[in-house]
Amino acid sequence: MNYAEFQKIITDSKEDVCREVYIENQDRIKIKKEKTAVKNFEKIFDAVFKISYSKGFQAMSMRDLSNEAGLSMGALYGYFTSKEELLKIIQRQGRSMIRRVLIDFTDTVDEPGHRLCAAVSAHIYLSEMARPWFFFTFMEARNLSKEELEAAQVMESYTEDVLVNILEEGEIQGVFKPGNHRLTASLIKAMQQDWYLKRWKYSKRNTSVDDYVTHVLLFVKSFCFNDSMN
Amino acid sequence: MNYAEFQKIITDSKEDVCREVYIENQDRIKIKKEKTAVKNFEKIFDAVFKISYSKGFQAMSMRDLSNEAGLSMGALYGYFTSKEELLKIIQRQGRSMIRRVLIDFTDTVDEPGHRLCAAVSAHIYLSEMARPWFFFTFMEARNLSKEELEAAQVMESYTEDVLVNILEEGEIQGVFKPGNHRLTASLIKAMQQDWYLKRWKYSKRNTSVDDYVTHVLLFVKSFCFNDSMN
DNA sequence: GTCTATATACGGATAGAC
DNA sequence: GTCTATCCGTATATAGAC
Repeated sequence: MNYAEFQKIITDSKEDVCREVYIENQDRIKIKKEKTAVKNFEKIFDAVFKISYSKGFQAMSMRDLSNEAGLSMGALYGYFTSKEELLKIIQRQGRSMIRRVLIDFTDTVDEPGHRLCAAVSAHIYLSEMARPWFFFTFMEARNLSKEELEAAQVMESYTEDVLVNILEEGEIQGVFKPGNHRLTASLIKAMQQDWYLKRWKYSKRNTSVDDYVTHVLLFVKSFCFNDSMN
Repeated sequence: MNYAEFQKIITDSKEDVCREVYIENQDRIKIKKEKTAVKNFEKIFDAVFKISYSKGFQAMSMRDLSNEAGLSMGALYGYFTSKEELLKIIQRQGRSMIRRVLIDFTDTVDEPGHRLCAAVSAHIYLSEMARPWFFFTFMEARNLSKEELEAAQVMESYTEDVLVNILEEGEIQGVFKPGNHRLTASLIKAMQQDWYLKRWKYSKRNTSVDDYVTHVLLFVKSFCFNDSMN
């Protein structure tokens, strides 16, 4: 699968995500018209990602956000009750989206070699699709409340566990070499993360996400597969 | 080489680094007694790294720093003229230390296979030795002035270029496979970085830096070396 | 050299007009 | 639903005593 195919399968639009946010937080949101709320949430989230990308969420003042989103300070507070809550909302919506996508992609293949490639590439494609969120979450992890931080770490562990399970199952089936699968999984995750952490580098070089995935898969396969399978 | 051996070769102490900072910035520092200045710079840097690790440099107030370093607000400003300058000083001293160490480790070996392993492991050992600085610099990159950011990116490119050169030279000598060496170098750097970015994860698992380096080298060698050399 | 006290600006958040 | 004006806490930085 390449990125274009991935995008066709995942149909989540930005609008859908914002509608979900609206519905989930309806009790605390002062705005009653769904259409208005969804439209403005889109503006707000885009603005948060844009400003936070360059200076971080802490350094972003509500006045910055107000300017970038095109809403007054007063209006902003109709959509959330505090800056901290805004951070929470962004975290939750992102996690829920990711869970949805990852579930769609698990257990579609059985053979460990294919499952490994599918798991590795799906995660990179997902991080490409929601790159602002992935970058934001990595960089702002330190600002999260205890609960939110734990939820983020659970996600991290979960995706690593998926890789470890595939590697172990593959070893049993004789497809993969034995080894420290936990550490291998961590290194794979490090490579996946680099794609969204170093956007500036890869953009400058015109490396496409498909180029990147292809190279990561080559790298991973050469290490994990039994020599007889190469 | 393992980490213990690396540490014996690199003798830079924290005190040496602080003395260098003092001498380089002597004109702008109000404190005249070297001994006092060096001692307090040590306290200040430790405090900055500690607080920034948990909440970031922006979120660290000068009052936080004052408490943690055990110096009053007024005293702090005897050592630098603004919070921004403090950031600059930390950047400069770190870069100068790293350059010194990396130069010590280049061109000590000739054979590309060994050079690759030496370059990969030296960088991880260095990041272990100066982990607070590496983590700080990665996370605070967005807060740097244009000049400082460029200097940091030059360092990033330089260390990547070193890897690319080794890979190209090795390909010519028939030791390494052909391939997109630039992309390979980026993936290697991603693995090197994970060691200091995910400290919490590796500490929790009791993964030592030597375990980590060994595994990265296995991974890298399986991909880069010609099959006949395995 | 270091302290306390303070000037000044900017932050998040809200009240009340429209 | 959105705006403007404003409250009030906290930030950086400095002045002046010791």
